[in-house]
Amino acid sequence: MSEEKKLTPRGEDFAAWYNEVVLRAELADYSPVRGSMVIRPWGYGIWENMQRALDDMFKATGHENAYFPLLIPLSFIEREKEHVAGFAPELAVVTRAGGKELEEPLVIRPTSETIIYSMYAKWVQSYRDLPVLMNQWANVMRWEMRTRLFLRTAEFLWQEGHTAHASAEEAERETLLILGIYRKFMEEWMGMPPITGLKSDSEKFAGAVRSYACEALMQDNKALQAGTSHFLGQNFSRQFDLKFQSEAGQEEYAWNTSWGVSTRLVGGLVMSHGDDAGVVVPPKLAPIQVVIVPILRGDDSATAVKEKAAEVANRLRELGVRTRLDDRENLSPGSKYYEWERKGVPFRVEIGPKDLAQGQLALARRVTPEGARRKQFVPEGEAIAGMPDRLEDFQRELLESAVRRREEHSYRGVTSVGEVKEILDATGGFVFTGWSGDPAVEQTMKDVCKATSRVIPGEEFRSETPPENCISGDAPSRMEVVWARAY
RNA sequence: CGGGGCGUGGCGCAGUCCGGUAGCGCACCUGCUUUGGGAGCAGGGGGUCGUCGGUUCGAAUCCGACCGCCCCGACCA
Repeated sequence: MSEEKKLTPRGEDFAAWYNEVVLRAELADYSPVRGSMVIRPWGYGIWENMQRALDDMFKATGHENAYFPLLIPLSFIEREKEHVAGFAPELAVVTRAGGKELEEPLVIRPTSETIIYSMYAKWVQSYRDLPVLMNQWANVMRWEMRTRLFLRTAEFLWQEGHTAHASAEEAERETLLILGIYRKFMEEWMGMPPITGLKSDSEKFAGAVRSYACEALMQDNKALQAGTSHFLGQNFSRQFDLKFQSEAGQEEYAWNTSWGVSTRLVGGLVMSHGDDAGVVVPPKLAPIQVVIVPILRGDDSATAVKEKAAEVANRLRELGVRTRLDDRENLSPGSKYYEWERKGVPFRVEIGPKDLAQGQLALARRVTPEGARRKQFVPEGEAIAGMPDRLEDFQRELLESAVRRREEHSYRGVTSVGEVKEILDATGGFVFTGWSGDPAVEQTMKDVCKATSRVIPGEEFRSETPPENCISGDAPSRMEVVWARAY
């Protein structure tokens, strides 16, 4: 095999591996505009499956989709002080249209809080109009200095949920409900188990009172912020006059939440499960779950093989398995194997003359357990009928191994900055320590360890024994915090 | 914005030092033979060498300016 066709191994250069995998698995390609990308059908197919799963969960919890416009008056963005400060450097602004200068510049949305709450203000009169539970699937633009395919691009696709509530408690519950949905989605669909919890003040969303996040650990032991859910308090409702008359007849400002996940999740998926052969797509998200490769000899077996392959494809489809028959005749079977492995299709079925004679199918799973044979020969009926179970097993095992990997690279009970640095320099991972809550400590960690506080973990992620002292060593700990180098 | 590197068929590169009118691998097209881990042979198509200007009989190659991209750093709800 020529070296040219291989991917750079992950262990050699993870960043190079990531870029090659994304391009060569045809998930995406660079566009003519710096920092923006084209999402190709294989990558978009994965995103569509993510969308469908999330959308179902949003709908099941009472949310409705709507669509708000791409262009937002600059003055809207400027209204919330922290919000504009957070986004100002990365705004793309339209100043000319229709052949002349605009009276007021229009911002291409970096996020839609301002336009959405200004509209809610128009629609909400009474507590009876609350809660408002909306979501939109949209593109947004943030002019990043340095971009990476899927992980940070100038334009990206996401969903942003925006809700309005009559009480702070209810809004807070909504924020946590969504955080739970995100976590469930990442675990059950992506096999990417995040640590969830609260963001520190310096890491929270510009304009939020509190931000909650899902932080996932990639294979290079760097953290990826994979989803955020914000309790906005009344910050935006005050600026946009989103008021309602309460049951008691008082005029009050509504309480808001916003939450989002983006196409960045596709990058997270790649960095969670990919290997040196390419991407690995969990069955529940795979646009194609099983690819069938017929082995065509130059004798009279070819017709029978083709017929059998088509029959097997149909029977799998009847069982609800997304199946592709790869009947291209100009490629050798081996070349097809490499291609579909690179793209991460969970299972491959080979059908050749020998299998026909034996009434069997050759099955190859994209990732085989340690020590297992790559190919298994299984009686045809069993191979077909058992496929849904095999897909489920694979899905489960991907999550299990990701959880194992996360736990193996979670370091608890660390008490000194030097130790944190040592761990991060040696292997990377999530480092749990105590923290006083003083932002100066975060600055120190950044300077000394190149690490940021990723998340103040929720209860189920905290260490059994709470840390006594702040990592700085000069104050008692007020909370446990997770440090990591991050994307 | 600072430091480094690179622009040559679709992709990856050689050729640049030492000027003579462009080559290799992959991919692509046609035909035949093939197909159980990246097929073989034969034939074929495709590049004003990033742009503009200069030097020269002659520039991918030398000189100047500009443009673009990548990497490291700064920056990054």
